[in-house]
Amino acid sequence: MNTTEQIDQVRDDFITRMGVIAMGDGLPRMSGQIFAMLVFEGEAIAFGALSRRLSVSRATISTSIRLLEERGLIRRVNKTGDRQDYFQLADDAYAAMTKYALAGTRHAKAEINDTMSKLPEDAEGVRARLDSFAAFYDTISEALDDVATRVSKPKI
Amino acid sequence: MNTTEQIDQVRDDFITRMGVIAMGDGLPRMSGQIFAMLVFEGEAIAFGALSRRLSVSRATISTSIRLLEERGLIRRVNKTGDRQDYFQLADDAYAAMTKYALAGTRHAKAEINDTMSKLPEDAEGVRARLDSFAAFYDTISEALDDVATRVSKPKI
DNA sequence: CAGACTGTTCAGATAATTCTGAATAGACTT
DNA sequence: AAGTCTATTCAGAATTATCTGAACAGTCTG
Repeated sequence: MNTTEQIDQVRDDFITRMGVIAMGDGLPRMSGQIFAMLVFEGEAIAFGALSRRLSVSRATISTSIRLLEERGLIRRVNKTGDRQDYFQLADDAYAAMTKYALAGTRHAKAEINDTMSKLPEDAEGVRARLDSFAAFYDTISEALDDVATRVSKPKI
Repeated sequence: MNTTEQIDQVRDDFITRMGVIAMGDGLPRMSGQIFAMLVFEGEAIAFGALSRRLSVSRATISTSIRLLEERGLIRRVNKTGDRQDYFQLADDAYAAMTKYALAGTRHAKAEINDTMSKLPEDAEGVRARLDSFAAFYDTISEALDDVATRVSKPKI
């Protein structure tokens, strides 16, 4: 087995695994696999190549790409002399990922706070418990905010 | 509208919202709703009451409960003179929640490291990119580890 | 012991997500 | 302009996740 074949195999395995990880993180498998492929390859990959290498229809690539773009994880680049769209990791992909998670925890906290604001004055027990719950999300939010500033840009 | 009715309405709304939040966190809606109900009520709630108040079959309660128990988020308590099982938040529910997330990020990092170990020596570019990816999960893991130690026990 | 009640399991039903193929519209080439 | 290649959208198919009802085993009560 030569080096190229070996790398191909490692890459396919990596893509498979990251698809599973992505599902755990609330991202569709295919988006995770595209992301993994972009991390692995480093350079921009063509729309058609994604469809071919991941054995999935162009329609699926289109919608998966859209999600990744909306979250700021990848960016679409033009290659002169080629009609196809190319994609590569966003410079701040990991920071963007962190910020998305942060938005989630902040939203959760907001929902709890909103619930608290509707409670009658005398519901002290409930209020205290919701307060603890909100404090938990707040602690996580702080931590993620810290991560977002610390995360260095991925070296492409 | 009296105070009890008002609280009932706020609670139902809270449960609905937390079901949605839970789905975003990779937890089934029903588990999230049970968790929310336990946070809101504070005291132990009977198996049958959960089924009734959440308008869901006993089978669903059973499997949802199992998941929450496995994650260490709730505990089953006995009430003398009542055959039913009762459930309440685990003392360290929020810490347990954090640790579960931590296990996820550590697993992701391990997968990346495992992939790297399979790379041929000369695949420097790929190695560097995977290293950045792993470093990202490592940063998050550190932050979550920190949160886990800081999270105070919920006041029940 | 018989009857009532409890929680669990599991096959099948239901609901939600994800993927595909076809239709469409835009852009480039000749 | 006609033909080719492109990405997007969307209705329906396929897959996956979730819920239910029935069967079961255990436990208590009278």
